[in-house]
Amino acid sequence: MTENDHAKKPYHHGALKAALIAAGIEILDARGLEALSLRAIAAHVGVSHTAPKNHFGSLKGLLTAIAATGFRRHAAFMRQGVQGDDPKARQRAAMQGYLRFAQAHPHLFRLMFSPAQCAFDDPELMAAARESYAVLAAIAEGLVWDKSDAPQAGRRAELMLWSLVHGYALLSLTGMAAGTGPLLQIDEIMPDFDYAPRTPNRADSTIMSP
Amino acid sequence: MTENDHAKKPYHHGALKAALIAAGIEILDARGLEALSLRAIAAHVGVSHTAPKNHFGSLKGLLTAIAATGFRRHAAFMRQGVQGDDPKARQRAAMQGYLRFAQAHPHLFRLMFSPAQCAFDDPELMAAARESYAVLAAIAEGLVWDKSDAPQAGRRAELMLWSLVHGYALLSLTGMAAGTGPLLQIDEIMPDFDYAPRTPNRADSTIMSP
DNA sequence: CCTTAATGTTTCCAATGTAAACATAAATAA
DNA sequence: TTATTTATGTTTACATTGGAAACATTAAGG
Repeated sequence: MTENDHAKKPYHHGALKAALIAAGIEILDARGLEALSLRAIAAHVGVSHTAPKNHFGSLKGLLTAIAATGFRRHAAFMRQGVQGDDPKARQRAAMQGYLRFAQAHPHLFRLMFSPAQCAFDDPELMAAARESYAVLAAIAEGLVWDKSDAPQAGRRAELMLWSLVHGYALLSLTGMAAGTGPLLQIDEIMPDFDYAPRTPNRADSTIMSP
Repeated sequence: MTENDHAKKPYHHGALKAALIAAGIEILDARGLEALSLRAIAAHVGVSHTAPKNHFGSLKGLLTAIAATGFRRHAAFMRQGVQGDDPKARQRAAMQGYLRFAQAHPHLFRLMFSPAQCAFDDPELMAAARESYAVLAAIAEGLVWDKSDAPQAGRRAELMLWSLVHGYALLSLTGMAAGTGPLLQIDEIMPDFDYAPRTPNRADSTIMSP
């Protein structure tokens, strides 16, 4: 119990901002995007439906904050299994983390890439997305393929890996990648890219876009 | 002019179903998904906002029909540049067509893969999506990669190509693939897959999923 | 010619996001 | 301490949306 047992709700929530984001993710996971209304989120927390405006401005602002939280968790999912020195094993772990997150939070995952619902120019969302992208960029480092000598080879490799896993995640969630058996096994569709034996000093290519 | 100049609007439209779909795509291209309301579509055609119900049941039904039309056009875009016997050139043309459609009709493209808005169990939509997928499946035929000997190798190759181009299309539209220069050049991120010199008789693998 | 079905309209309603005015509490300055 | 300002929520009102129900108009078929 917080406070005493008389349980008079305090007029001020205290941590409404975080509570609204948490409630939003709960609703999203449980009932999908269509159930994620401003009023539903507010009711879930126990405040009036106009209270979120003080913290997020509008529904879009709240959804943007939810998406930012999603990106941070997404990055954590990817980092989770990445360990050891074998670049292929690290790649596989990161990719699996990408898909595991999409599977665990399908609606949140979709929201995170929906410019119609989120403000992609929001600094917090951009930072969170960069955090997530940084994991993939690190994984792509040293990847050897037919465009390894082209200009922007690093960026291209990052984009290729990202496109592959992102496309597969979305197609799987949409139900269009069915037929290959159990969903979301990255090995099914990931080519066996090679890695350079020793990574030269390339400290760049960890930032999203300038 | 249709009819005489007195221009009494006929009570019945005559081809309302097609007109609503066309109006929906126009609004989608011009003002995006957020502007695509039942009332806006109906007003654009000049009927009451409940008229679509007779033909599509609900907004979701209308959006589903719009998406189906989108898939047919999408397939046409992919087929357009595919010619000749060089499998790599054919692949490149189909991929470019995929991206050209996404670029030409970004909101329609998004709608086509949005299970929140479209009824993916609709037979017409399924057929249209299959038509589009069949082009990619044909392109993947004979592709040689490190999983060419695995079971379901055909399906896997199709899915890999689809994931790559689909992911890249979406990331580009979302503005997340920026920084590599001009958008939507498939060569930037497409590995140079090889093809078997002569295609053995494999008449299957042109259907989406059973 | 009459009946029936198809196609649209009018009217009404519940849900939603937003704005404006107001209420309460916390922070800050005197 | 006391007064004032700011932050945080509530209440009320409103425009927009999708959908339901009842009705109107036309086409089809006996």
